[in-house]
Amino acid sequence: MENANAPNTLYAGELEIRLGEGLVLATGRALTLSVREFELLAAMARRAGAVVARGELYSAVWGGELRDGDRSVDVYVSKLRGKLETAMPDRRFIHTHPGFGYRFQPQLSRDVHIETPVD
Amino acid sequence: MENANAPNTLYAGELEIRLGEGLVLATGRALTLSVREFELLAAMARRAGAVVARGELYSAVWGGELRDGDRSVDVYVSKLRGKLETAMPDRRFIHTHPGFGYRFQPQLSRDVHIETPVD
DNA sequence: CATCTCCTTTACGACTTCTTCACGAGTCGA
DNA sequence: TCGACTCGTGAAGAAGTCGTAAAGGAGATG
Repeated sequence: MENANAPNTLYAGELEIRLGEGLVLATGRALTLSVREFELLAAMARRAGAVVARGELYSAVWGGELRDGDRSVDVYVSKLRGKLETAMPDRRFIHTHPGFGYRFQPQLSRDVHIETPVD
Repeated sequence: MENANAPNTLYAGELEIRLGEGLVLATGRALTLSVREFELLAAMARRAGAVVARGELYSAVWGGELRDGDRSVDVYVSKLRGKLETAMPDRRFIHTHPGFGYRFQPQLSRDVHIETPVD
């Protein structure tokens, strides 16, 4: 059976991520994400606000160890950014931390920035 | 006996699905659906707005486990789409979520889009 | 038996997604 | 400024998924 403690849905500001369904709602509108895109978003959103290392993201989505030179994570972050930006312009959910990984930061509403460290 | 809590009729925008009767009304006109078609529609409409996995749809309509390579669900989704489209052109009730399953989205009226996948 | 409808399965083309590669921009330290 | 490194992203081919027509069988009907 499923882990009863794991939530079915993550709320990241105006994003609603339904884990069991592979469904993401942006302000009520459904985003069509591929499996990889969805899992990557979920992996980051589960640890919203934290910097998650590439290797961890890779393990969570692809399984196994991230090998040297493998750019899969970067490529899919790029795809994801594209779709999120199309759906919700003026938001920036995914932040790069060079040398470490990426950070997913929920955005509550237009022009409201809860906090935007550095960058 | 039947589940007393389950509704007898589902209303999905301009679609009226009478569960006990195997009858679907599209803007008042009756659709002629086969048993499989009807049950598949009902299975999706019961969870309107949610992405339902192929395996779940299969279990609900055919019973048992969906086996590898079995395309029954896809074939019947295609048939259903055809009939819904004939009855109500310009509506798109059934959305594909590649790698996950299908989502039934009620459509309230012409030119009103509750949600529009963004890509 | 002849015909009809429905169901199941198969097949193939179209489309989508995945993976990998390549190039350029940006950053940092010497 | 130069070189090394990291990251963003477009593109291409491989791999996988989906849409749908069609064939054949089973069962119902007259």
